[in-house]
Amino acid sequence: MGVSLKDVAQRAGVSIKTVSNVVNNYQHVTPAMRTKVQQAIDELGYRPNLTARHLRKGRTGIIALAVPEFGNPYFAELAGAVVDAAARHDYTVLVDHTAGLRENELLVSQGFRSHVIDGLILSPIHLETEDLMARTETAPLVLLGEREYEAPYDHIAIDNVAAARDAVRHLLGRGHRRIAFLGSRTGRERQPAHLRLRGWREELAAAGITPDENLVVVTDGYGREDGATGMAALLDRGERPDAVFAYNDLIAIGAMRTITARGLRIPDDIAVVGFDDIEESRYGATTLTTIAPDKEAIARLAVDSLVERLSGQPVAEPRKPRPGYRLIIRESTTPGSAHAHLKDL
Amino acid sequence: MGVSLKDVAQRAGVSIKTVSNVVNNYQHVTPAMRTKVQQAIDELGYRPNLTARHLRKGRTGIIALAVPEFGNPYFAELAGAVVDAAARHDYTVLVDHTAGLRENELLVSQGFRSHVIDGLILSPIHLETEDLMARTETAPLVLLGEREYEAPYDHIAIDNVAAARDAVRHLLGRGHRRIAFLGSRTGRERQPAHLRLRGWREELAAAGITPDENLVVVTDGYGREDGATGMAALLDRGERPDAVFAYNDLIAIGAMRTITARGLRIPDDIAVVGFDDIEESRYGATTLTTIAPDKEAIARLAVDSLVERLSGQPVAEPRKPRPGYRLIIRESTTPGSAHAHLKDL
DNA sequence: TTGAAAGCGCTAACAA
DNA sequence: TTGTTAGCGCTTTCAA
Repeated sequence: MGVSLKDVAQRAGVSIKTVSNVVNNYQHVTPAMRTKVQQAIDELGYRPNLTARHLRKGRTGIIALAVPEFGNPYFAELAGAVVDAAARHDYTVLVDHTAGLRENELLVSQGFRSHVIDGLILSPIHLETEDLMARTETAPLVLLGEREYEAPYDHIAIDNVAAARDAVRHLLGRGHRRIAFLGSRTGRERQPAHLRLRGWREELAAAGITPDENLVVVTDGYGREDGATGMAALLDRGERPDAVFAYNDLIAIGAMRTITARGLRIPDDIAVVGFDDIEESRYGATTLTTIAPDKEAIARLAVDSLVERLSGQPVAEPRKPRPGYRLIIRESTTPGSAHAHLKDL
Repeated sequence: MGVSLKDVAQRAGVSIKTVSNVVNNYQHVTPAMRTKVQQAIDELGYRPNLTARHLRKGRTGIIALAVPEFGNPYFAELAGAVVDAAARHDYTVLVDHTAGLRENELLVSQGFRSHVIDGLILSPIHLETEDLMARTETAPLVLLGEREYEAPYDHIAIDNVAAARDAVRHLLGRGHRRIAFLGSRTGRERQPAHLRLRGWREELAAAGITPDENLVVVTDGYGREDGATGMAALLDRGERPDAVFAYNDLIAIGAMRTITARGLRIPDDIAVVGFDDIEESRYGATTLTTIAPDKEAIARLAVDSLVERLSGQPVAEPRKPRPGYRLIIRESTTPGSAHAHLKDL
């Protein structure tokens, strides 16, 4: 094995404690002693064994982040933000993906590598409130995302209903009336899209339009392929919408592909709005209007929540902060604007 | 703190060793004893403390993966593959990003959270051979990516020169002659694109074309924005290529945006080939012809290399396996094909 | 087949 | 200011 405190102590001719003091930057160490010890450390190439420190302290300084999949840029970008936010608190992040499987979500929430994780940030898709209530693992858990839970955990999510209403209102303001919702699910899996769908319904109703359930498209998943297939299905069954509000950007991007492939124009024939503001949505042939959740805020709030509970604060009530979001208007809902903002390229 | 082996032993009225035996599925334990102990474990909700186990065993079962950034889908997709490959060996992956900064790459290579990482997979951009030679950290390191190193470490990378030549040959075969290279760098930073640029030069030369250095475009980075700006700069200085070979897909996507914005058609006016085969390249208005490295193979080879060295095998020679790749031909180099394969949508 | 005891490297209480 | 020592929870000889 490597060099231990004992080796350094021997080399420097002092006690272990003194070396430990130096390593941990303790106050009361004479400069002379400090340099002497430091020299021994350098000569031996000593590196503290964090595992031992963890065992001793009962904490590891590692938090886990579990998202459905990295393949979705939204989660990739979010993961980057979480890593940065955690680094500011001297925490390291262990990232895992659940592949959107309930089984994996359960596994992770029940204790990911027991005792090596101080806390967990989880973005669930299929996990249910009862799963959460049955949780025995004691490490703090912070939830992310658009599912609703009646469980005593911190939960960070933008106001999905309000954001969806903003998106739909934007389309209504552009004169669209037959607005489809793309990316719903059925049965147990309908939860994730639930709030956005509610926003769609509410805003339509508020505008005096009866939501047409024929315009709600169920997809198999949340990727580009699902968007393309879903859009094709919608058009094939003769329901020609004049606008589409997609559950997320990937679905919107897939839908745009189908719309264009069918010889229809965006936004003239069909306008499209997405959700997430992944970087990709700014670079298609037609840039995508979308809801942009404040990812940095989400990451920061999640990490701060966790760190606070980790620091042994008196157990506060579960908090549900609402990070901000913005509606970003781009070409997919702006007739005649195609490439306009790129004129100077 | 939690429940320890001792607590379980006490409860079951046996020794610590016996409980340990049960927990670790040792051979020689009487069924009766096993059930008795198991019951105590269940009653107490015992979970082994992995930190303690790690300290004792000197290994943690955690490997680190450091990539430039998750924002690039190539690395996000690769990270997913690495996590899966590692899971098959019962390793957990700690993911970090270096933001493409040499400083961070150095930090990471020198020992990421000393002793909590059994090994490291690093995809460097700016790290130099001498940095690697100066490395003191003893945890095994496996390198990823298109930089070349004269250092005794395993290095997993596809044959970048051959792949680049395939890409350029494809363009030549389509009749293109003025083929630009987009995404070069200058000075210390020119290494990453080096091999692909060499492939570009070699293949042109082999076709009897003198590589025109005016068609080599330097970019500030490797993102979509850089591709868009670089392409604009190329067109602005009056160099109108009939094809572009981009360092990666993101640059290619940015370039396509600029080409279209300038009113030029892809591939009729300018054909485009990328590198990486990120999923996004299959969904633009014009799908992107690209080199598709076998990400699963890369991830598997990297993890296998690491695991082998971790298992204390006699120290083999540094290995440089060559995972496979494929040239995937899509619309951006196929005149008249736009949306062809989506007809049935 | 099971038990007793040492020790992985570190921190923290207590002593000097 | 520095040294001594116990012990975090586990695995692992060595005995029984």
